[in-house]
Amino acid sequence: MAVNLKQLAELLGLSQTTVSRALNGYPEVNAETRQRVLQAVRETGYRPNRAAQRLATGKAYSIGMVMPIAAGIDSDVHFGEFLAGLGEEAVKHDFHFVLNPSAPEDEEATFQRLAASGNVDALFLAYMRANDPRIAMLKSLSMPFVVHGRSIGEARDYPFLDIDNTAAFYDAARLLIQLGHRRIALINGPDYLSFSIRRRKGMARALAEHGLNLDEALVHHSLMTDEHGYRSMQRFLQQPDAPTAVLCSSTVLALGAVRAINQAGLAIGRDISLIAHDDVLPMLKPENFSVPLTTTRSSLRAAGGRIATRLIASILKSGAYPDQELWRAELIVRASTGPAPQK
Amino acid sequence: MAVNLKQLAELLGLSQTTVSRALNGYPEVNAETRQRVLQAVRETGYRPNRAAQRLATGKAYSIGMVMPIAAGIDSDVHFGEFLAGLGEEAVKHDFHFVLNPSAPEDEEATFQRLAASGNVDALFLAYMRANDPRIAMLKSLSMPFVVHGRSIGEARDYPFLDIDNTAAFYDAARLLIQLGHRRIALINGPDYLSFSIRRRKGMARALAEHGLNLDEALVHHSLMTDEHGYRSMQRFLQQPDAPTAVLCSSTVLALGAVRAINQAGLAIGRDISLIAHDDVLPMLKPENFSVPLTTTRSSLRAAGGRIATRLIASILKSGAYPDQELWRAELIVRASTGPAPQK
DNA sequence: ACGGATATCCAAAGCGCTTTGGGAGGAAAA
DNA sequence: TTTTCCTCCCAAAGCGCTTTGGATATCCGT
Repeated sequence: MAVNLKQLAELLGLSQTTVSRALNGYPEVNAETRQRVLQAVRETGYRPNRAAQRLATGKAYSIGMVMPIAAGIDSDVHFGEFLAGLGEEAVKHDFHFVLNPSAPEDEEATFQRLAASGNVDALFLAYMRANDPRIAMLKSLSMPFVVHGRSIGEARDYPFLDIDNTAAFYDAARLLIQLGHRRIALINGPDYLSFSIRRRKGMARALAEHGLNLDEALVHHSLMTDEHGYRSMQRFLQQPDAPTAVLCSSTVLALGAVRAINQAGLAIGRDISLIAHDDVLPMLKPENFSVPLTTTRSSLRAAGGRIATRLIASILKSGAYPDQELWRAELIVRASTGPAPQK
Repeated sequence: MAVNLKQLAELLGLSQTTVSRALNGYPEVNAETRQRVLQAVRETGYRPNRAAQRLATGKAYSIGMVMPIAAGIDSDVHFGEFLAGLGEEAVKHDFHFVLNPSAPEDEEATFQRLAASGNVDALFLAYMRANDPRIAMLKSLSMPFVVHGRSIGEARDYPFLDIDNTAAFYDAARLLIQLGHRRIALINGPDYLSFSIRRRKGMARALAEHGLNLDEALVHHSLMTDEHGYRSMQRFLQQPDAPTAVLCSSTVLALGAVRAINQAGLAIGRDISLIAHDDVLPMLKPENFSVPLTTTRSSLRAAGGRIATRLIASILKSGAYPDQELWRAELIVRASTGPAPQK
């Protein structure tokens, strides 16, 4: 059924060379001949065998990523959204992705296998941790890669795209302080991820500038699920000196937090203020919360698109992009933040 | 840096044939020789080039899927969860995935390209629609595939895994009817997807058995987001003869519905009953809703795992699995369902 | 001691493509 | 007319692996 180059060439009475050249846009082929070839391709439905193409050129037209997976590991909404961004860009250049599932402890080895397999010509890395060993590993692979996020405590001499998490949560905390809040809580992502660390740092800095301290009892780290948001908020509210404002690292966490607040009979924006980081997840819009949420916004999907663009450019060696990018999140004030309640 | 078979063979003073055979477990090689080869592999870090391997064997050890993507298309939580299930199973057999992004209108052509590319040796298809043309296309590709869901109005002569959506929503609706509800609404997924059609049918059947009709004004179809759930519920509640019970096709929709109900000052499980279909999304557990949700439950992740198992078995020709599977969703009663309020 | 298994190994072909290094033929230059 | 230079095309090598079809050596029974 499927024709290959050889058959196609025979059919046309041309050599494989000429057909190949015609298809790949080389100049040394007659315009008329090229048209004939193109026509034949349309008629036969010829598709080049990618494996062969790859073997010959070394290019795979694909971006590799490892997908940590285990019985206990939850799928992550944020990941899906990011992938959508990557995909949106990749489809424009006819690139695809190779997802290599891997046990978390095996991730580095999986990256090496992936790189050596010849299946991909660039790698993508995310969920950065402090002192992340994977960066050194990727550097040693001599294959283009881009990191989403940044490590902490390492030279920044690798290509990344990150948002300025420190600034985002600094801005958010400062707004709350200006509104008169003094006891501010933080419902953060996992404590080993660098974005969590930076957000916490940004918040602490804003507090410090106003002579305030970050109270350890008001900081929770957890996976960013509705459930954890709920539990954290509930625990905060049970404390003797409950916070009057909360920062959430995701709208998903905020979802649970809002629930806990409502259940406690408190009014958001009046009794307690809430700011969440908004990754612009389409299924969870801050403006649709019962009380619209004040957020620090930065589109995950856009980040995915940008990373795909850079990765593809580095493979095709087309166009130059900055190696390091730090995006600024936008602070958007809605109804969930109000002046601190008077005691 | 990276060694290939030839170099490895030279290093060992063996032929490529022997080394290849030693690695692939063929019998005609001395046990001692095999050990030497294995040792050398360990020392050199030799990894076979997959592209070459594939070219020679035709096997890619990978499962292909096309990922519909466009500016307007939202990422889907359900997809991520399903993928986790696929991955969990695939990692056990060292399989990977090829995700080919595609414009929605281009999906069929993308499948064909994917199949012809030699990049994958099985395909996976989901989000089935009624009279889905993709099934005939996949059949024509002479490559194993498994469908998640089923089409409607076509011979069922293709491999699929689906849940019995009709039965699930029949059960759910019947429970509500038994509780005395007469006006029951449905917040469903997109109307062109077959699971939506079947759920609606199941609900209609239960109503019909009790002499009731499905009121078109009480049926909404939409993407399964929080926002749509909210809007639908809001509109239902504004109607003169508002429903006393609602079926939701996803806990994500239920999330919005609950918000609308709360906002209207109604009590879930007393003023209005709610049943949602639960895909067992880790970020959204029905038992964590302010009023725990009665659900029809079936794990999407488990479905992903099973499909991966079947796909891999069909590639490796190891073990036989049923070609068609229909899973039964479990009806789990929690606090969100109660007797219909007396007028 | 000899024909025939049996156990190990190897050379070479082939998978489908790209690319190098020409070659034939016609047009332009001498 | 001969030489030079393009233009357009081709044969063949090579990418890294698997696999077919032997080759060689060892060992058996008779």
